[in-house]
Amino acid sequence: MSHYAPENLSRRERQIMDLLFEKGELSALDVQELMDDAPGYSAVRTMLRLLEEKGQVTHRTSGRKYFYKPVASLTAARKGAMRRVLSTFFENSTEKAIASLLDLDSANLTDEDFDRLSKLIEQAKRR
Amino acid sequence: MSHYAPENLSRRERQIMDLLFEKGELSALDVQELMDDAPGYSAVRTMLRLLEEKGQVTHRTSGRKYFYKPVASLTAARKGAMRRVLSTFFENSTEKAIASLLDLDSANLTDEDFDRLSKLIEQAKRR
DNA sequence: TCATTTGTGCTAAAATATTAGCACACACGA
DNA sequence: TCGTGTGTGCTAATATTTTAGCACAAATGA
Repeated sequence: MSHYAPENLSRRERQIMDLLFEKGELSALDVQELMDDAPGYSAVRTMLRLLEEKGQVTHRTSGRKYFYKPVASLTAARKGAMRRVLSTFFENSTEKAIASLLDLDSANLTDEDFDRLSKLIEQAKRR
Repeated sequence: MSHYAPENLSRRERQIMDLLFEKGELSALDVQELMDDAPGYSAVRTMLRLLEEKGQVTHRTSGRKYFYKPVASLTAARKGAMRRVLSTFFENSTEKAIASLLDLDSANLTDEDFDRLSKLIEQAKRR
């Protein structure tokens, strides 16, 4: 399972990969439109092509158009991202990470949300 | 509060910033030694200097030696990192993020750990 | 049919990032 | 004192990334 390794990507490449992970699948035009400081269309296309050469991305065609998506599965990418954040910023402490996560937007969570979270933890405990 | 914005950093710069966040404070030599695919000592120093110019990093001197650390506070960096991961990989769902986190290494968590996590959630709920 | 629009492929220019090297300063010990 | 080791400052070469531009192909519709 090829696992997404952002360390080895250039700035633009990461920007694009992140968009692809976030959105799932995009055309070159989509990518360009979604970028804050987008370069020209042609530049975007080139980078998608390069990413494909590097095996980070595949495309399917729909008509004459290309739609690109990451090769790594969402699940794998999620784990990888979490692992990275955990070790870089949280001394590998799951607890600290969850604390920060709750701190982030506990304002937006409903009581039901909290209950589901409690359940998640219960479930994990039973193993 | 200047908040760490990895999007605008180059590959090497990020590598270094991540190390600094992970370790807290490092000399140029430390950084070099900690990098997997380290460039020359001189290259590392230059990049630390550039990062300082960009305001990402400060140094203190101890004798003639420089020790560098991120300007952004750990707390701020943690929140930023989590926010980024949350939106890029988890559709801003705290629940999915926590699920992935538990999935990651629930194997390594003790019963007490789980209890503390439950408490965290309870606390967050009471607000 | 055939001009126009919309897509890709490829190449090379331009901009940035990365690296090494040399010069100088300070501290230390012989 | 003075030579050596260890640090930084700066500059310029090199490598990589980023970008735009042109050529060509397929679809579309007047």
